[in-house]
Amino acid sequence: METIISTALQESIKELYNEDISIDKSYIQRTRKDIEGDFTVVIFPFLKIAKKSPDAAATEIGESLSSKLACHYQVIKGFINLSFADIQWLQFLNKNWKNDQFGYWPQKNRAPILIEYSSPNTNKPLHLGHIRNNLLGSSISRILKACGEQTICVNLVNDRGIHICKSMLAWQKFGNGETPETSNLKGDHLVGKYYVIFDQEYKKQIKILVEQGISEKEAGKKAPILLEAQEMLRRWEEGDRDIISLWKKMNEWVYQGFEITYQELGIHFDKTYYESETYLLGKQLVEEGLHQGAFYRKEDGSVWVNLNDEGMDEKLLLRQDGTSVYMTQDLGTASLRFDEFHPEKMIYVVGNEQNYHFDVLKIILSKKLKKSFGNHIHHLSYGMVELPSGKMKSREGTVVDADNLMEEMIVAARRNTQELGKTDFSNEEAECLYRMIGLGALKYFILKVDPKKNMLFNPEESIDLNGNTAPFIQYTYARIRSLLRKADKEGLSIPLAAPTELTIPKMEKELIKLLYDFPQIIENAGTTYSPAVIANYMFDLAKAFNRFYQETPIFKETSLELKIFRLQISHFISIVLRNGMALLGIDLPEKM
RNA sequence: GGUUCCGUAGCUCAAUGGAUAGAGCAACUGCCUUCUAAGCAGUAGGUUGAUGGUUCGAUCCCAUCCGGAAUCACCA
Repeated sequence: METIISTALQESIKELYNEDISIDKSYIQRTRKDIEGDFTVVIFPFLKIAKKSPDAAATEIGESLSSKLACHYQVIKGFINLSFADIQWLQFLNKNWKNDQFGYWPQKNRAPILIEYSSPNTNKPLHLGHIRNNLLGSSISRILKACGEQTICVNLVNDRGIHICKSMLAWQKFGNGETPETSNLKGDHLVGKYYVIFDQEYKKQIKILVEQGISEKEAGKKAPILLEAQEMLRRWEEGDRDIISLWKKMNEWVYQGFEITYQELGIHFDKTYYESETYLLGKQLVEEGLHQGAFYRKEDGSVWVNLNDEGMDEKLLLRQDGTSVYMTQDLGTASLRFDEFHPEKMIYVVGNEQNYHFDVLKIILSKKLKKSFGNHIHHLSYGMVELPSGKMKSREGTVVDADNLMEEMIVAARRNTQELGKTDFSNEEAECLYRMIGLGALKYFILKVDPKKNMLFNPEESIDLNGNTAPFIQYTYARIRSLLRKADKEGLSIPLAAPTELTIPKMEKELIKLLYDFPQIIENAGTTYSPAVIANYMFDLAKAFNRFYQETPIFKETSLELKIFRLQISHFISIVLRNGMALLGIDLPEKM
């Protein structure tokens, strides 16, 4: 409809003022809900052309538009509010109310969009920060699919390096052969436990050294256990068989643990890269850059790029011993992926602490190496998750563990449901419901915040299940499903004959208009990479339905036509709630 | 110190440069002889960090200042 209005507006301006203008999207918007009308045209931008007072111009344009579009208009303070006939809204309803795919756009014929997220280290379990990353990544990939894009989800597991060696060493020294089975710990938690033990031992040794009169900085470098870990890394790189096999064993434990967490969160990947397989990549690109003169070698043999002309510093690309750094690897993996998939875009879901890194990465690829795919990289930078107590610090034990958190949410859901006296479920149904509610609440709590922004995670609030939460929306859905079951019993099941002529009551009109927005909302969420757009819309829709539900008893309605009409809308809303929540990875219950 | 991001109700968050800045939580007042009260209706709560500028119009764009965060490693 917006496009129709837009075209009409363009014609009107041409006829009235003989000017060709391009219609900016912002000139046409939905009418505020406290004002009569469906769409609003802002006329201020045309005043210069019209050379008239706002009201005079608005009336003139409104008159012209209403005759073109067969709609009513009303001018208030320089805004033209257009109202379309009920029949047009009924047509929209009748065309779409049974469409299970409503809101999802048809498949575009384009190169895929590659999206990397999660990217964990293998020395400790996932925490709250990873949860935000994973939820954002998976949700955005679903949103892009709903926008008609083809997506490829990839994970880049950081399975090598000094951190995993620390866990390995501590396990060797203090583990007594402990395994996930013997300790009854999830593999990632077990490995994480030894990472902590390493750190404790390391600190102990530093303290001793300091007591012997060595400076703290020096002690930090010379603690024997650290030297041992470094030695272990060296041996890993040489391919030492014992080290490699220990490394494989412990990583395997971690993967089994991650798998459980991913499954619980509803995360999956089309492809997983391991850093142990990619960390040597990129050197070739650096050589290439050296040849082109884009990079330079210092006397000690290390390779650098000078980004002064971009307002940045010099950046190291190869160490003096010729080994690669993070940037080298990222240059390599970007190149690898581009060759592999020729994607339209490569999206990296990575925290905003790495903004600088990605700026540099893009500049090196596009400006220095003249690789076109440098411009295809998009760093989807999200804000940190903070706790009421401040920042999460793994060494201080203030991290919120992902597995524990999910479990607590489910427990809270159980407690809440039972307190409300909702016990009309089989055990199996009940457990399934608690999971749905607990995990839904968690996902929604995190996804409803604009990704760019830092967010505060208050455990008590996140467990709250009232107000702007997933359970509120789930509850709304369950209410509708209950309505529809009742309709079924009364012989009013789905292939209803839909009314084609009807005066639409105010509240129903509002609902239809909200439903009408859904495809645009998805598109908007896709272009801004923001699940929060979907979440906020879901809440608005659920709230509007609940108001309607509370004030409008459907089955007491004597007019069969109206009754059916309201059931249609309810059914339609249930579809939109389901399709929208699916994009957030949240399931909805039939009963709750 | 350089660069970047962020400051909106007591708290958590909304608001493609548009009309009277909105929700939820917390507080207070009502509504279950019931299509599910995890709900609905209402009250109260704001100099959108500050000051200038651009504009018909600024929470949004620009400048300066104040406050907070991130980053500036031969870490990842």
